[in-house]
Formats: sequence, structure tokens, C-alpha cells
Amino acid sequence: MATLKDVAKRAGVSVSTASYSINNSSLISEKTKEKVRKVANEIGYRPNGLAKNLKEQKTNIIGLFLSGFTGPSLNDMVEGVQTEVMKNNYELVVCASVDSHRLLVESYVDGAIILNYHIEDQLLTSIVNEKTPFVVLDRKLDNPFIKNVLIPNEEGSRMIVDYLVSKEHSRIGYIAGANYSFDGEQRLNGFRKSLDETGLQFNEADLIRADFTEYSGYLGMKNYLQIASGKIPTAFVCGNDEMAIGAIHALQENHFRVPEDVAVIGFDDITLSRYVSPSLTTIKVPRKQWGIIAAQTLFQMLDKKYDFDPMPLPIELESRESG
Amino acid sequence: MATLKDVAKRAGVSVSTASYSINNSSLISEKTKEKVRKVANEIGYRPNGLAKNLKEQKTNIIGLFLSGFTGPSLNDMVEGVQTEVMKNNYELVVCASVDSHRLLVESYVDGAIILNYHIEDQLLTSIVNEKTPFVVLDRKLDNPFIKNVLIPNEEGSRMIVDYLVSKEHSRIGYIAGANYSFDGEQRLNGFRKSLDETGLQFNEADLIRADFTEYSGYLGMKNYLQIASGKIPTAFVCGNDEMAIGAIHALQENHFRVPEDVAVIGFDDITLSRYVSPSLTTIKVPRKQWGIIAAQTLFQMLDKKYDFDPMPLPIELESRESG
DNA sequence: CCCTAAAATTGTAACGTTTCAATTTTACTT
DNA sequence: AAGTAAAATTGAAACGTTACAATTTTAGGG
Repeated sequence: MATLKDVAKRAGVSVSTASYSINNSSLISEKTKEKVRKVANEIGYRPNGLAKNLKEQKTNIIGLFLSGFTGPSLNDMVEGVQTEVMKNNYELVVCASVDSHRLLVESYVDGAIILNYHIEDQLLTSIVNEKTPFVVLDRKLDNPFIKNVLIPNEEGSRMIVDYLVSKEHSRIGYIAGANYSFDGEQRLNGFRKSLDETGLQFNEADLIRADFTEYSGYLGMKNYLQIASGKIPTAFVCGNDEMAIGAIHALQENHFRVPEDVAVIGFDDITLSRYVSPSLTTIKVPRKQWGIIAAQTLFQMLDKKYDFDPMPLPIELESRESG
Repeated sequence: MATLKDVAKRAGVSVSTASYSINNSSLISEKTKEKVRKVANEIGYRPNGLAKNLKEQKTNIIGLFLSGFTGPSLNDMVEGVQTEVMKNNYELVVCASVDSHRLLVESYVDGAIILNYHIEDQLLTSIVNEKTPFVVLDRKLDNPFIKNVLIPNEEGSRMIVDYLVSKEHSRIGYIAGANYSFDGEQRLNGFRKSLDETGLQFNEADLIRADFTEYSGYLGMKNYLQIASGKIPTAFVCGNDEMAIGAIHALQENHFRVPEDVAVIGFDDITLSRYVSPSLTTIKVPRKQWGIIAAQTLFQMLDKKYDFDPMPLPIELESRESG
């Protein structure tokens, strides 16, 4: 690869002049700049970002760290982040890291947005600093240089419970995902709390554990129906839409009508939700907005503004056929 | 940030000893290494990746460059790439770049996989080199250090045409996406060719142009039906599943039964396809496999093996209700 | 034609690593 | 106790930039 030194030599100027020219500094005469640029083009010079960033102690890169790339509602959030990052003339790199988290740890990014349960709190707090703030999407962390941008999960659960109670349901079951999910547990907690507040009893036997996939929801419900002797709840709230869809499938297989016999409510409002039959009543989470707010929060911090709370994410209950 | 120099000073050794110790070189005595590691831990030393990579002239990073993050079938491909990259102990960064393509151009990656129509052929061939090979997923490029891993689009179209012809269809329409899409145009070309080969005539008036979104498919078909006087084809082939779903919607609104009156075939087999009603007959493209093959191809090249052709991607026709 | 100020150019150090070559220390052997 | 080979440690250069400070060139005024 051609370096600045090569350009300088070929153009008959010093390395500093070459550097200034490439960066269009007003220190250099137009004539010289022109000459340097021409040579640079000729030999296909490309600046080395590593060297530049090392020198400048700044990469102009934002990292978005995920646990993985699967998940139907992920893209919108990422797109939101991307939009905002571009607007600020930074680059976005999206990484799914499971152990080393190298790019996060080795000064590759000027800031990071975290949605990755593989990354431990302790690691985050140990590497964050004034110059490299973080925004976390999947946990609550109390640190001067870390801000949380969270989905109002408990509020969502409360909306669902209120909705079901208004429809005269009194025994409500719950299908939860894997318990390492912050959102999942918040949704479950919110559900429990709201039920409590309305004076209803939650029967722990009506809690099905699955893992957020459609199939796990299907299996969980199928299994539940097998061991449930006698009556079952008239409604099930689910930790996400996929499990709700799976559960409906299992219910229908066992000749329960949805929503007439059992109402099923999801969470997230993924694209599929309006296509399945019956279409899914769920909580609509504006994922793109989530990404936008996360990025805006990060840029505020990069701008040394720390004294604010991120905008809350507006959610709403999308009432469809399933309940 | 603490640097190696800080560690060295505090441990009372030279910078080189500190470096060797951190990297667990056998040159250094266990005792010293232990001491250095302890100090490094104490002051929270983290190596600076930029400096390291600059020195080593190697980042151990693979870049996946996309046009954007939206699109339902994207994640599986990305996941495939990620799997393979991890297996090889590299890091993957996924970027959606629209103009500067900074990370691609400024020596940030040791190799790249390209699925981004914003990046021009000319740029790719001008920056590729023996040390930084590319795999392109959205074009055909003839360059010693670039390999193409393409979806067998023409083959897919041929499978569809054969299938429809075997079902006695003789007038077949086509809904194409935006013409900047390599895959899209290949599919259309393949369709034309296959039709030709079977001796059927393609009526150019039966070509609808849309832009790959469901809504555009809906609008395109709606519009077509409005201006089509008299008979319409008994089958429509679509450049992707989304448009097919939109088109079906428009057909049904106009009281055409699918597939009885008009068969509609998609391409891609996105998740939705099996959920819509009627469920969609389509070409199943193994997206994860695509990503895996792309990455494997890249690593072959990084391993200085250039004399091979990437494995072809197996596709199959998934026959469902829509045709 | 000389002086001076402004404009243009350049040498050099620095960013934080790695690694070669050189030096120092250690541990045997005789 | 001296000599030596092996082991351990270190100094310095290099990776490709940027930007300060220093130097050289240019141009204008007397």
C-alpha cells in the first residue's frame, strides 16, 4: 500500500507537506496541493486509518455490540442507530461478540451501544471513561459515563394486564423467555406487579418458561396443556410475539379457539404479528426510535453533556384478533 | 488509558519486557511475567488495538459491507458469516456504508464481503490486493483477489418456469424490482431466457416494475389490473417474496382467486411466506449457507489459496398454496 | 537591492505497540 | 574462581499518520 511517504517522495515534497495537502490545509499553496493530490491519485494513495486514529486518539467509530444477529425486530433498531450515527459523521460498526469483545476493549471505538448479555457489567464499568461513553440497552447501570435507554417493559405489561382485566379475564397465565434476558424479566415482573395491584392472584403453575423462539412457545404450551388437569387460564400474556405465535399454534392444535376460549397477547409487534391468524394483539415497540434515541444519547455524552435523562420510548397496545 | 509504558514503569521493567510478558512470550521468566501481569491488572491496562494492528500490519478484522440493515432475509446471511469468522478467530464488523466506505478503504479490515450497491466496482478493484481479498455477493467481478459468491438466480427462475409450464401455464407475467439490483436483474433475465427456451412468448406488457417492497408489489399489480384490458396472465413470477405477497393482496382485492385464477410465485422464501394466505410458493435460498460460503471463500484467499471456485449455493423450489 | 513580514515548507516528535539485535544476568562446568 | 553458554532483559527502530516549532522561500516596500 502506498503511504504518505511514497506520495511525498514522488511529489518532491516533505511528508508534512503531503499530509497537509491531502487534508487541504490552508498552510499549503494551491499549486503544491494540486501537485500532491495528483500524485496521490496516480499511485492510488489511501490514508491508513489505524495510523491516523492512533495519532489523533480518536476513531470516529461507534460500536453497536449485539449478542447475535438473529431476531426479527433487531434490524429496525440497528437502522435507527445507523441513521443517527451517519448524521453525526461517524461510522457505525455492528459486532456480535461472545467472549473477547476485542473491538470494544481495545480502543477501537469512540463510544458504544450495548445490547449483549455476554458482556458483563463489570467489564463495562472497568473500561468506560469520559472519552468513551456507553449506552446500554439491556441493563440498568449507574455510572457517570453510562446511560440506559430501556424499553418500558413494566409499563407494557401493565397496559396488557389492564386491557385483559377490562375484558373480564381473571385467571391469566404467562409465557416467559429465558431468564437471562433483562427485557424478559422486566416484562414478567411488570406482569406480576400489575396483577397484584389489580388484586388478582397469579398462579405460579400458570407460568410457562420458554426461550423466546416460536417453537419454544409452541412446545411450552403443548406441554402445559398436557399436564394441566382441568381448567386453564382464559388468557396468556407472552414475553414476546414469537412465543405467542407458537403458543397459539399449540392451543389451536388442542382445539382451543383463540381468542374465544383463550386470549393470547404478545410483546414487540414484529412484522409477522399482523399476518398470523388470528392476528396478534401485542405491544408495539418503536424499535427504530429506540436505536435513534440510543445513538442520540451517546452523541450527547460525546459532546460532554451528561446532565440529562434519555427520552422515554413511547409504546402502545395494538389490539388485534388474538385477544 | 493506561499504556504499556505505564505498566513497564510501575513494574520496574522495560517496555519490551512488559510487551513480551503481556503476550506471554517464553523469553521472559515466569516471575517477571507474573509481576507484570499483576501490575497490568491493577492499573487496568488494555492494549491499544490501533497501535498493535498498525505495527503488525494486520487487524484480524473482516468487514461485511451492506447497503443497509433492513430486509428480512439479511440476518441469516450475516449470522452465517459471523459463525465462520468466529471459527477463524477473527472479528466481524458489519457496516452499512453509503459514500465514504471509510472502514473498507482505510486499511481497517483484512478482508471484506461486499453486498452493497453503493460501492462501485472501480473502487473495489482499486483497493483490493493480495493482502486484502474481497468476496462480492452482488456482482460479477473478474479480479485475481476477488471472488464472487452468487445466488443461482437464473437457475431459480428456470425452476419456476419449468414448474409453471408443467402446470400448463402459457402466459406468464413478471414483477421485477428496482433495476439496480444484481440479483433482481439476473432473476428477470433467467426468467426471460427460460421462457424463450420453452418456446413461450413473453409479452412485455406483462412486466411490472416495482421496488422489492411489499407495498410496491401491491401498487404495481393494482395498477396493472387497472390498465389491463381483458385477459391477464394465469401466473406471475416475482423478483422476491415481499412483492409477491403484495401482488396477491392486490389480486384478491380485485376478486381474483390465487392460485385458481392466477398463480403467484416468489423468490427467497422469507419467514413470512409460509404464514401468508395463501402460503407462498417460492424458491428457497439458504441464506445462512450463503454467508458461510462467502466467509469460507474469503478465508481461503487469506490463506493464499486462490485457485478454486466457491461452492455453489443449493436452492430448491418450495411448493405451497399460491401456485 | 536590502530588509521584513508573510507565506510556504520542512524536520521531528509523538501516538502505543512489536520485535530485532544487543546487552546484561544467571547458572553451570571445569 | 574464571569462563561460557543459556536465559533474561533491554534499547531502539518501525508501523503511517499529525501537528508543533523551526526554517526557508517569496513578495512588497523603502
